[in-house]
Amino acid sequence: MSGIIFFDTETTGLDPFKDKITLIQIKQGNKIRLVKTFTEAQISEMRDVLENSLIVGHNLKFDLKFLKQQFNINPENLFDTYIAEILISGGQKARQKGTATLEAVTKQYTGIQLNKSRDVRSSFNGSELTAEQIKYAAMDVAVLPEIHKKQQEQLKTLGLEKVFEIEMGCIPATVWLELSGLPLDKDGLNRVKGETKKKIEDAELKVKTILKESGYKNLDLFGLPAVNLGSPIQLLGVMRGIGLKIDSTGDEVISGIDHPIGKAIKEYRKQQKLLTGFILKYPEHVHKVTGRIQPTFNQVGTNTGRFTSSKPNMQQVPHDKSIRALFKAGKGKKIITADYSQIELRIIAEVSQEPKFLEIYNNNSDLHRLTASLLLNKPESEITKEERQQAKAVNFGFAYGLGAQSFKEKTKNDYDIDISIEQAQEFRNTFFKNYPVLASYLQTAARTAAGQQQIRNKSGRIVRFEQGLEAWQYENMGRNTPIQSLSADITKTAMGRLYHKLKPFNAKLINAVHDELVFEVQEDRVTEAAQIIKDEMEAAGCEYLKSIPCIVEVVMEESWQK
DNA sequence: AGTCCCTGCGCG
DNA sequence: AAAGCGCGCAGGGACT
Repeated sequence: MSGIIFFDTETTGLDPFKDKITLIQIKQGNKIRLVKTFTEAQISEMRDVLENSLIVGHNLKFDLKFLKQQFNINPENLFDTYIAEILISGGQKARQKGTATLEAVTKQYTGIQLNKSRDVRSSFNGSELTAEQIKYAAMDVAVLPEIHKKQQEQLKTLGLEKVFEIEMGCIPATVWLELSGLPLDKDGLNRVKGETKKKIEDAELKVKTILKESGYKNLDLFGLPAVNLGSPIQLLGVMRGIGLKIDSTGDEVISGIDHPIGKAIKEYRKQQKLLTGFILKYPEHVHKVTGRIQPTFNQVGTNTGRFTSSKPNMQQVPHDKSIRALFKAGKGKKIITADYSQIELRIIAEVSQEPKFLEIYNNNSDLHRLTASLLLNKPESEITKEERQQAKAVNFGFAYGLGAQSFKEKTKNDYDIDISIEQAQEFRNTFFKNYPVLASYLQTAARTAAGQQQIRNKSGRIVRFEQGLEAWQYENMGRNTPIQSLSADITKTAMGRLYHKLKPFNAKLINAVHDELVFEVQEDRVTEAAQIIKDEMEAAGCEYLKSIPCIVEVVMEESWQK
């Protein structure tokens, strides 16, 4: 049996661990069923129906989380009208709030205005439903067939079937990801908190001491300069007060000044960021029911197709060893960190067919080292670690449109290396002279994208650019977007495959960071799981990287690694 | 107190 | 004349 079901739920709230489904709306053929009591027999019947039909619904991640948590029902054949709408819009509606809601989509495709006002919807709380509530609950599924039909046509017309399939396959994995959550080592966190607070105090004292020794006069009760270092305006004031000719406290400026206060300010900012941005945030996000961090992952959060993560954002966790170690496996478990090796540069190689890039990856050698050797005109064997690091920034930066002036600043900022603007220009010229096929690919990609104000990547995804930007901005998006978006599609493909393959392992998918997936797995089966993860991720990459290998690096440890 | 914008910075 | 791309979040500051 494989019918089609138009589907929605009403719940007592947004939290699948705390709140409950109170009503399930199912439209099958001409009939709409509203289910509000859940006996064993009803659950079993619903499982049979929902797991063996095409489920059409709006933002199914939400409903599927509740279905899994409350009834262990796991539909897998899906048509999500929310994600469909984002794809049809070329990713535009991903970042325009309110444009892809059920209300907006219904209005757009059927002309019907749904009543989403609070008084009607506030209390689907298990008590007797009013006639009005029944009407609106039924309306939410009644509008779906028309939306579904029209979106299906749109997806076909626009050639989005393949990427839509990737997205639908990824939904169960996103549900898995959000329900999994991450373990947090509380003791470790308290230790790091203390250490970081000490470092902030030290850095603050150092900055203020330097200010005082440089003759700053406005002192507080403790005889130290009265200034909030976190305030750019105040900091600018005191720095000018000791004779520094600056007009901003931005990072480039701070890096550029020849004065000991620069380093101290940077250290202060770094530690302050660690404390307030991360260390103090994580305990606030530990869920009362699960005892784990339960972030939100938005599968279509960016216009390029990448995920976004929030509350907290688990895609911006510092590399700092002391922080990553806080995400530590429970007893008897291990963390598997799996990431694509240089996936974006491999995609650049694939789409540009630059012979030197292809050769490097087919011989399993080192592109950053090659670039360093070409730019510095010396053998690869003589390239130092620092030179290789610098070349890494070169490969990414120049491919995506980085200019000489910015390259100079970036080099100073990231690696503390001073080069002249002429030298920067020379590097840029040498780079493109050595990779001529890449250069011409990039030029075409940039021009075409700027002309069309959008790109289509190798999996068929359309990324439309926002209006009103300068030509050079569209050109740079044209260089970057085909690469970034295909990388996202590869990771999503892998997630969909792994959702199925890891079912027997009772594993948790605990994080997804663009080109990296993190799992928590029973210790006794970790090696076996790691092999499957590597194989499936690489297989997903191979669907698009036809000319070169796709490599995934897998690490098994006590905590999240990178 | 809430909203908005800006700078600044963490990640890919 | 020159300009890498994509995010979320904290804190300051201006405004209502």
